[in-house]
Amino acid sequence: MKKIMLIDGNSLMHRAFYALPPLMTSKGVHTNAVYGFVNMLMRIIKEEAPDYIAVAFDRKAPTFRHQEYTAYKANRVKMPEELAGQFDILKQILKAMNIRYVEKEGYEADDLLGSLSKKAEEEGFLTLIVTGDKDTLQLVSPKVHVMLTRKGISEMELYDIQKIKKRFGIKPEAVPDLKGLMGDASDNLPGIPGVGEKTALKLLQEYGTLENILENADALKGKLRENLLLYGEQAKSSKKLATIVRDVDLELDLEELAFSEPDYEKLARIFRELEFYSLLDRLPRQKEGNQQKTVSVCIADVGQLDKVIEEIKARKAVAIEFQTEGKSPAVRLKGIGLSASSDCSYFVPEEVLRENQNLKDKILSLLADREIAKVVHDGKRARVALAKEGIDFIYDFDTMLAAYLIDPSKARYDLESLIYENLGAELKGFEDAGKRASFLLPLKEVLSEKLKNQDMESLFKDVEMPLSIVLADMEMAGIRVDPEKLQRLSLEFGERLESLTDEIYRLAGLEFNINSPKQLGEVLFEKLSLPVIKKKKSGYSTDAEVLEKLKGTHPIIEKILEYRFLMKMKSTYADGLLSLVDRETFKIYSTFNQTITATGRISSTEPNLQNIPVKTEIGRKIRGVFVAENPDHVLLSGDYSQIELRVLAHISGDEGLIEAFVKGEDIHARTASEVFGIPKDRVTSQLRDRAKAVNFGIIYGISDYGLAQNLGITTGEAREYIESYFNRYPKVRDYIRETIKDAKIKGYVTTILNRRRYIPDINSKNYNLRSFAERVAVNTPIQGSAADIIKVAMVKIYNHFKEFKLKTKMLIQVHDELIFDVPKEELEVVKNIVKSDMETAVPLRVPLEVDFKVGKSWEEIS
DNA sequence: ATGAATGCCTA
DNA sequence: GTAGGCATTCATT
Repeated sequence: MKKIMLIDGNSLMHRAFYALPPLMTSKGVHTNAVYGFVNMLMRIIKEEAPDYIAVAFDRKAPTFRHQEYTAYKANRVKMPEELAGQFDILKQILKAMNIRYVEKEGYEADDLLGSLSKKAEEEGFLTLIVTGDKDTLQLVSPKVHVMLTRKGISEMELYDIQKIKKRFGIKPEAVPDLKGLMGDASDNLPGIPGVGEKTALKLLQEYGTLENILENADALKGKLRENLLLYGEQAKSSKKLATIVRDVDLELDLEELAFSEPDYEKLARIFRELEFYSLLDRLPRQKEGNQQKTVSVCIADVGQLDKVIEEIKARKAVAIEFQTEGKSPAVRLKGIGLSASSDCSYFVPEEVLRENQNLKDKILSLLADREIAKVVHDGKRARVALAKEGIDFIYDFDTMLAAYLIDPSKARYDLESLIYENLGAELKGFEDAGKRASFLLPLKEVLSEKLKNQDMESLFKDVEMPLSIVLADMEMAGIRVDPEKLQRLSLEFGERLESLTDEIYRLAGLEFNINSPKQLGEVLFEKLSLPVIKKKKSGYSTDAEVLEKLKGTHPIIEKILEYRFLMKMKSTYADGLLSLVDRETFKIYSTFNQTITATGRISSTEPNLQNIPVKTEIGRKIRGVFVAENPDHVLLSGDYSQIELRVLAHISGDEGLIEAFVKGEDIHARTASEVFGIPKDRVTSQLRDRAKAVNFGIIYGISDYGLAQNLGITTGEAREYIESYFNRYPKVRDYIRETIKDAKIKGYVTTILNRRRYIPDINSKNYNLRSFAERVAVNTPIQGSAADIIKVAMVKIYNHFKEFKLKTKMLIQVHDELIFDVPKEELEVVKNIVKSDMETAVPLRVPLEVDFKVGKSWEEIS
């Protein structure tokens, strides 16, 4: 017998939505209901193996029921946005699964199910209706069964006539009568007052139908009889509304509902987009797109390699995957994978590379051939590894960088993840480099299409790709340090720490671990009974802010602050850096990460050269250990003055802000004068500092709470400052409003060079999450555009150095400044290049100013 | 060994 | 109020 499965789309989507925890893609699309629905659908298709399937949806009111009864579902709250948006996604999936969905103006899903099941019954089908709505039980017959969801949507219960009889003691046809008697709060249907499920069922078991009960009402007694007589008509009306219509003409032949194979490729694409990785896993593998049947050929002799190189040269393109080990820049090349087309790839293992010098040379010259376009994953790392082989490795498409631009908020950009997310193929860790290389070309196609669609081709090709070369060379250059100086600092800090430790123990009256916030908290707030200022999740807060407030209450406080500071200097900086000095070159080599930050900045690790102390005199001594390469060289620093505020002036177009920069004014002093309404020559340094805090606050996506916190004023006062600021710089307020609005609509924000960041929480109902997202939306275009600008400058400068064959090396980038090692004789020309490239990197409506300093150590130029 | 919590350094 | 990296302690594996 033919089996047809009819599904109540609305009912199940609602169930899934409320039963499942919120689920969102990394880009902020809500997906929990779709996920639950599809999960259930796939399971039930597998279990029931229907020959025909249809999903029914409600079609926008008013339905005939509203015409009949104006209060129908009147107290039903509007469907939440987060759910409403999921229906279109589901419909796309149904299409990909080749499952028909039906809807008809003025009818609800269950009417369509009723009509289809009637038709199916007439044609001799066995029908299975899947829903979460108990009313649907009225459709049950010998050939129509209903599966009701239980506990959200995780379980199903099958109802046939016997089951209904057993459970309720009535026939399926009496279900509307039951509802007529009981009423239904959710549909706003009135029943008979005082009649609940128990009474209604008892009456129906005895009399069969609502009408029959009413006719025999006289036989009953008391309040029940009275209410039946009084409200009988109302109950009949509710029964009518609860009766599912079974003669809707859907103008379709049941044959059209025949269930064929899903389009697995399309389905996989949608699942990947929705980040439904567990569902993706359940799709049949061989049906999935881009599944590679690549044979990875191990190349062992030069003869084989020659043929491969011939093929690569003919195609003028190759994907290369490098097996490497070690932390950059100490990267060592192991195996190499090559792929010129997606159906075949080659693998050159480590041993062959090591033992067959002739073969290795051929490969290296292939890698050095600029006529061949190269697709790689993490080209910077490859460049560093190949530099040790004497190759100046240049590449044309880095899938890691492309994926980062497409979504810079992801946690990982490793090849396995990208292949899985974009191609749906699983790459086990043990796959050889040839196999991995074979996925690179198809991956590049998918990613470059996305870059093109998001208008980020230029940012990719002209900024990030060339920048990765620059960063590779910076990593390899390293920076010279004076290890003895570093050692002396460590000892100096250590000695002072020892005496501080003694004093702290003495003042506390006991010895304890000062480094443990837990133990310190106990000493301060229990032993010494100092006032508790702030609490943390697990106990007292002892951070610097708290300790500052406790100054004066006990002499131990200042000692602890100094201890903390020196401990930081010694462990993180003096000792930390010392352990990273290369014994051969006396240099420190950092890694500059290009795919870490969500805003587009680069980051630095092992060591982080972007947070070397500068604010205090003692801290600056750490900078003193970073020196020029040799006595004939100097360090040069060029740093942008107020780049983020200039970016703000540019993108907001605020006249006041622009004028300030065009006239070269002191921006914080001007803001003080504007915000506090005093002449510029009357601005005190204290007022200037407050204005500076307001300026920073604007960049960080200001909140009255945050500004108040920072300045130690009330939120009311902070609000006044902000209001006053906006009155003076009105287009800044407009910019903030527009940016947030834009983010709420589009789900992302962009920078000057069209870098993009998704802001998933921007429409969250959680105030804290939403507020944070709004600040991120405001800050990211500013911080990210500043990052764009300095990146462009770095590329320009690098190219000019190459062009003029200069020996000067770019060493460090600290977000708004660049540090170079310069042979003295190149100083003037380098200064000119750096100045002009930094100032003209990206033209803005305000000038970009760069300050320069020259010295023997980093301390001197800070 | 790993990870959360706490704290602090930078732009 | 934005963006990072890293050291230390302490509980869990």
